[in-house]
Amino acid sequence: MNEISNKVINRLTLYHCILKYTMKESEFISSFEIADLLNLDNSLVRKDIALCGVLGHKKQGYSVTELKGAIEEKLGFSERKEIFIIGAGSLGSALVKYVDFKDYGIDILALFDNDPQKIEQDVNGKKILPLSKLENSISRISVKNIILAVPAEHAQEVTDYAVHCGVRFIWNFTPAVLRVPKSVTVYYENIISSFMQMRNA
Amino acid sequence: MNEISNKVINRLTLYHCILKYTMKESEFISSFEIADLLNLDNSLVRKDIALCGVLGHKKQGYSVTELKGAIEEKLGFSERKEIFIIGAGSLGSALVKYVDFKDYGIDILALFDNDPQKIEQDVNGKKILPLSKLENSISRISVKNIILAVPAEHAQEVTDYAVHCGVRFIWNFTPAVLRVPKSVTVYYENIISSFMQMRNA
DNA sequence: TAGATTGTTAATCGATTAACAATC
DNA sequence: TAGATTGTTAATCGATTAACAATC
Repeated sequence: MNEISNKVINRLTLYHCILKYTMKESEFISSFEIADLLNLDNSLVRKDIALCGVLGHKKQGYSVTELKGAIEEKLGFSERKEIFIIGAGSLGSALVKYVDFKDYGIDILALFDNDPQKIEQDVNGKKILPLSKLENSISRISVKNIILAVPAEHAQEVTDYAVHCGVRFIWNFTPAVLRVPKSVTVYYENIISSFMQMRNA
Repeated sequence: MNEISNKVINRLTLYHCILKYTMKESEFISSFEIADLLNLDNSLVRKDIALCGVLGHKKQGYSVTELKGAIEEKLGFSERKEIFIIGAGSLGSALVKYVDFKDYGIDILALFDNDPQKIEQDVNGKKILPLSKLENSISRISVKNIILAVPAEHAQEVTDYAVHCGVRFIWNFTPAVLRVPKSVTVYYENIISSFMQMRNA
């Protein structure tokens, strides 16, 4: 049922962004309009939409609200996804404030840091806790996902500790490749690579 | 000469991260080691490396320093790439502080914002300028790349202005799809999509 | 009606994997 | 030597594009 590739996921989130703003303007949208905005082939757009189980209307296109809802359903925007941020530096703190997360069901519970100065401070209503409390927090509320936003030189060390604490998914914002056991998944948020790709365009 | 795909660019930056930290430890690295760390097929790694024009040594692998240098060369890390950030909120400010940018030749010159409170403030040594000065700045020093880090609801409006000012590349950190002329390239830094992909793993 | 647009199949293109001879 | 590892070709797999009949 869920054999939906990362490329499709990526495009669906972009379609969703379009629909969010289209809603106010019109009831229907065609695969041609979406394709134009994103420089895609229109039949690719139709195929992606078909994967969401939405049927279009000849001559009119797709219902904006229906399609938007179907994408949310398919990608699970309404399921609550809890996550910790490790590293309360500028990037970590910016991510807590990233208001758009909540629209997608992503719920940041707390930040962890090793800097005594930062402990117990509050960022956007979330507490900064000492890293030593990670193990306890994880076993208590069983959150297995973390955003890693520490300096690259500490990335491996912090990862080792997080894995020891029971973390299973690491969303890695540092420019470091992490050694982890096979049971742990690392997703590389490769900002630098994005920039290099952009230059290539 | 430069028919190198985005997927290859993405992997090369990850290889580079590995090499940076491997340098202290050993002189050579094999395609098997790199492949293991990233969960890739080892022949894919060898193919990518071949694209950089690096020859390996039978039984030993690749010279770490040589390979690292070749990737830097291929991806143009040493070419200076100037960019403005538009939006001096928490994300924009975090990006100015993202120390790793300079290792890749990315040079953030200034931030622009519309909030009078922020104007003339200093973030990490870079001035926050009023958005109205963008046009002048662009024509004066001919920087055509921007990072867009404004709230999603202003993304289109700010984009229209930036395009009018002569911007050609937009690295879009907002969850909004932008309407731009064909001559302008938008690169979507799709953080939400990354998260959804991660869940899928 | 004529035109626009879908849904889907077949064709193409590109990327990954498997395999293996060469050789240090 | 035997084993490890490269470099490369051929096979496979997956994703995109082209094309077009169906139809509102």
